[in-house]
Amino acid sequence: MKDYLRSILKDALRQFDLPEENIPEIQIEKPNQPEHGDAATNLALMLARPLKNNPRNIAGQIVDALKYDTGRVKAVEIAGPGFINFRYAQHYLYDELETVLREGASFGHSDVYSGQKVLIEFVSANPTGPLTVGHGRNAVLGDTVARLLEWTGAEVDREYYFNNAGRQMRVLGQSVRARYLQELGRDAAFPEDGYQGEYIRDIAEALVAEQGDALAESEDITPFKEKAEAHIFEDIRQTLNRMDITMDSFFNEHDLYEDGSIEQTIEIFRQKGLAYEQDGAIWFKTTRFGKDKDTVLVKSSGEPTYRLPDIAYHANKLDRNYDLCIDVFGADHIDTYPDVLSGIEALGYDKTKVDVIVYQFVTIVKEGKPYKMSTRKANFVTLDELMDEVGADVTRFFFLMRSPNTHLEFDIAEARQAGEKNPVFYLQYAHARIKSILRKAEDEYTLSGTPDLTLLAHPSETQLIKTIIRFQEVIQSAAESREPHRLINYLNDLASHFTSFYHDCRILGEEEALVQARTSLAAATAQVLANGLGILGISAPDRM
RNA sequence: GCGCCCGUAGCUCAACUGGAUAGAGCAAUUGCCUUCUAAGCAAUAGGUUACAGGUUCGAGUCCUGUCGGGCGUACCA
Repeated sequence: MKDYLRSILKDALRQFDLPEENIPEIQIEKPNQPEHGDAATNLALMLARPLKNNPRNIAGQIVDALKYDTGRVKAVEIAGPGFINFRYAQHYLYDELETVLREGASFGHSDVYSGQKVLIEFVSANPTGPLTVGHGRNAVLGDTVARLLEWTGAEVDREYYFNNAGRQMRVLGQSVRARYLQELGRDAAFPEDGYQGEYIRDIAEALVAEQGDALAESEDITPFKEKAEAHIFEDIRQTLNRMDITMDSFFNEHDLYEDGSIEQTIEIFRQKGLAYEQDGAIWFKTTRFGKDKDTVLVKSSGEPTYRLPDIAYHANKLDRNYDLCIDVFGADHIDTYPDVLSGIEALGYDKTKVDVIVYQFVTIVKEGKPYKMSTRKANFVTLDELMDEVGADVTRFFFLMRSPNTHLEFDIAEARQAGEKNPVFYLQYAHARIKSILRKAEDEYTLSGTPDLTLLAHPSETQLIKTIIRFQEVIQSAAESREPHRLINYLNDLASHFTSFYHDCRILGEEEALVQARTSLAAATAQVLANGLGILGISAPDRM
């Protein structure tokens, strides 16, 4: 519909003989006030300046020249300072509703991203411990954006990037070794900054069970590291699985050293005069890209900092021919992002192909108090624990209900309550309720043939239809802005319009043609709820 | 100090990327179950959008400054 309005408006603009650069992008939006119609454009207001005319006059000229299909648009009005408001024809609503019923489970798909290959990298937690609540927000956001992009036509791959070398992993191996020796009843000093979590003991126990004391005499921590990594990755996979997240690939940072791309990156920087040596370290001239200070790429110890592999990794992604690479990371990593962009730009890649979703931190609120977390000290809340408490559906929902850009307060008490305070149940309940009605309708009626949708004329019915048919454009805007919470807001709106319809209009017990029309409307609502919840990765139960 | 994010109802957050009268949930008050699921509906109350300027037809949204909060600001990842 928006496209249609844009096209007829564009035709109406021809009369002004405007040079190309003065024609603004035509914005169509849904007015806040229902009495302002179903769609509106501020076109005349935007043209006031270039045309040096009063916006209301311009609006008048546009409307006079406007040729529209009365099957779709019932009325066009000028209002306020010069808005042009459109009202949809009832017939158009019925046509669209029919489309919903016809397309069913695939209703809402579009092709705005079709032909695009997208790589979304998320979670990317190093295998040093179980996933925490913070990783949870990352995981759910990444996966949901992936689903949104798939619904808008993109071909999406999900990738998990990790580093199993370096100090963190060394400490992990030492921690496991210490627990292993303790398990065997030997004296072993636990590393000062070691990982104290219970899971370390589990790994140690598993090693004792498999190997006995065969590893006790060796100083080599490699077997401990390897065992820990395998064990932890298995846990992570299972945790993700509980939330219905499956990765397409795991990318090991180490491969970038193996295939020489780390060396190659430095070499190119050197050739371009963007890297230099000082105090035994290699520096990247980030000052060239507007930073205050240059950045170290390789420490004097010979070990690269994480920025170098990050840059090489992004180059690697782009080499794999993705049209768009999205990274999901927490606010604490925000500083590396500009460096990575500068890096790949320096390597000659198109940096607009890299996009980032930054999310703010999660605070767990337990018994009205915020809960402080640290992985090292093991006083974190793991994602699994959280899901044990509130379930996977609620977990996903809470992570998605707010804009990534704001701090998220996850109130366990609130999330635990089934119903009342808990917003996810509102949506599931609406779905279950419709399914219940439809089951009853099946028992009591034998409905066949095509429903006469024109019987749906009650204001609540009209409102509900208008909401249903917005679904596709909501998905698009959520996908484009990478903001899943828009879809949640919409689904709340939808459920709320359904319940007012449910209270205003009886579905069963009316005459048969009306029953048929109303069950169709209810079925369409349930379908959109199910499709929407599916994108969010949340179940849509038939009964509650 | 510098960089990024944020400041909206008592609390947690929206506001379609600059549009018309700033909206939901929770908490508070009130009414609605012999009738399709009351995990619901209807209504009342709650606001100088932190503050001060600026940009323009129009600002919660953009710019400048001030105050307040979060995260960075290592040759840690």
